[in-house]
Amino acid sequence: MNFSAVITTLPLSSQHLRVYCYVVHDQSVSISGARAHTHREKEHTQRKKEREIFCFMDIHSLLWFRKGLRLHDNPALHKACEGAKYVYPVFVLDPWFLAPDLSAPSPGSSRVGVNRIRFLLQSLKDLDHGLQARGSRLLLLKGDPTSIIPELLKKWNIRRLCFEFDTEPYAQARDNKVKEAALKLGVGVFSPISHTIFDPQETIRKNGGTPPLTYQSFCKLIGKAPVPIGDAPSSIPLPEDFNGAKLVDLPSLNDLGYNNLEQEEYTPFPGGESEALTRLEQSLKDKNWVVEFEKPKGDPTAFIKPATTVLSPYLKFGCLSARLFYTRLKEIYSQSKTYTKPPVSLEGQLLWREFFYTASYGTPNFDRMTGNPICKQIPWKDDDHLLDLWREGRTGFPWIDAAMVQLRKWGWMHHLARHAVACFLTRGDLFVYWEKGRDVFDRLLIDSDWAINNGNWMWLSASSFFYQYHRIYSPLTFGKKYDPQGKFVRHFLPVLKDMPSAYIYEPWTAPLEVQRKARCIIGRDYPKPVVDHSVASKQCMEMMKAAYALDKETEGQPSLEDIDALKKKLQGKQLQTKDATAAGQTKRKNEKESSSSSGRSTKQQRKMTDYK
DNA sequence: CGAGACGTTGCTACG
DNA sequence: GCGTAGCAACGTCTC
Repeated sequence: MNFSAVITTLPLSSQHLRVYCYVVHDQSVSISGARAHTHREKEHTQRKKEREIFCFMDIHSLLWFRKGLRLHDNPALHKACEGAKYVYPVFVLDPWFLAPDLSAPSPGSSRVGVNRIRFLLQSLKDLDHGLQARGSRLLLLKGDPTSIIPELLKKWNIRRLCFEFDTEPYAQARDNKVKEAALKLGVGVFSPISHTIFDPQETIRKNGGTPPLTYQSFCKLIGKAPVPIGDAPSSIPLPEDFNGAKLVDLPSLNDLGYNNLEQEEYTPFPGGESEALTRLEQSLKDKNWVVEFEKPKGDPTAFIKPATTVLSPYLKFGCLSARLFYTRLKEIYSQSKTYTKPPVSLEGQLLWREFFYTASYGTPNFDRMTGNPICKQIPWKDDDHLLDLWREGRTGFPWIDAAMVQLRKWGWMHHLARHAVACFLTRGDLFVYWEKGRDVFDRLLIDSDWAINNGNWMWLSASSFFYQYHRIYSPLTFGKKYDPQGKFVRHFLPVLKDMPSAYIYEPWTAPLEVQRKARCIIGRDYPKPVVDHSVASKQCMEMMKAAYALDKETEGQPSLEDIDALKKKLQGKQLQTKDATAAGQTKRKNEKESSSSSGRSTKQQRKMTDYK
């Protein structure tokens, strides 16, 4: 038989899937995304055709896990099992992500902190358990998946390769390589959308080719959410022989080379689908809490019992299906007379995730300032000293530092704490590149998610989505508002545990006598503040104003010379930040610019097409 | 085209 | 303790 393959789109069990399908003798079945009724018909024909093909052979499916580390609501798994003689469930451990980097500022690889590596290992273990309960197991291999997967396709005589669609550029490059190899071998590739609720490409198409950049317009575009599919088949056929493939055991952290971990406190959130489902049930148990949830009202300093669900790491790895979460929420809302609404509600939180996935999928260079059509060009400082202080929790602002220590130890912070430290590093105080802070989050957060992380850093640095740069979080009063006693600070910064509450957020203002009594001399045991916030924040606002003006003047594409000139101009106005305790006075002058204006939307459209 | 409303989560002062 | 006004003032969307 002569096979060739084409890309097409067809619905499977009402889920829209992007798949590669077999076609016989180039009889491609092309299905336009517009008409659902013809979909169904053609789906039927397609399936019939497939059955005709497959009935002549024993189907071996390879189910490639990357994210989507779950058995519930997993369309790739269902597809792999469909009529298959054998299913090979594979995960490839990529040393690029896992090998210890001793030069890194905290334990972990160069890309991933040890908390997230542990979370992944736990998730894999749980996935293996789930598969074993169905007569299968997780097959682990080590190396570069783009070479390993094609080898396995040959070795195992695979006819069908299934994996969840992934929007990240890194994943796209990886998956395209594997797809290409698979198609050359005549292997059918099925890549359903199940990491997000909605199909980002579909939303972009509905919006006319570019992603919606406001939450409201995004919400208007999305239709009804697809519902989860059922649980995994109760039996998944595992072959007895692996034809010499180099399978490895699930490594421990120790095996990976993380053997001298002397950290005194680890993340309290273990990975895995079982944990995710338990956590989901616990979160949804209190129906009043669910229907009254309003994100901005949460307490970022609550750490014994966090103010949010902390389901984000489970969504990140796909231990929990976003569709399932969404459906469960809707059920609970439907039983209540009143319930909060997006953007602040729990449903709203899931939609934010969708929003950023869509924005990131349709925006070139989404993770950079330069070459990113939606990102304001701002002359951020490239100051590694300031960056180090921030990352290490040594800025001298206890609220900021405690949050950064929580990030390092737990791999998690409350959303508002993330706001506070991100604002502080960028437009609020230190004026350091948002990409630098993004990298730190990306490595350390157990829920670190490429689309959401980059989107939020642009948001917080007022580089995109959000532009009210004069609204700056105070590193002195923001934490105090929620936790006047400073319990959060005392927990994560034990050096300050005996500092009286009156000084806990501004310990440098404590009289020396008080500092002595608290056994914490500022400048010796705990750093002096790196900037005078009242001065620094005003300078930042000025810089933002000038940068916005230049951005507008140059239609979002200032030349390097423009940026340099602006930097020079601004540097003259910056005060010394070294000894901020000796509060300097500001001298400011308002230089007015004559700026030409032009429509932003058309500009963005132009820039978008420039990069295509 | 221009005006006005609005935007997930700012701050301080004041009643 | 909580809600509100004033602060200064961005871009986007709608009418």
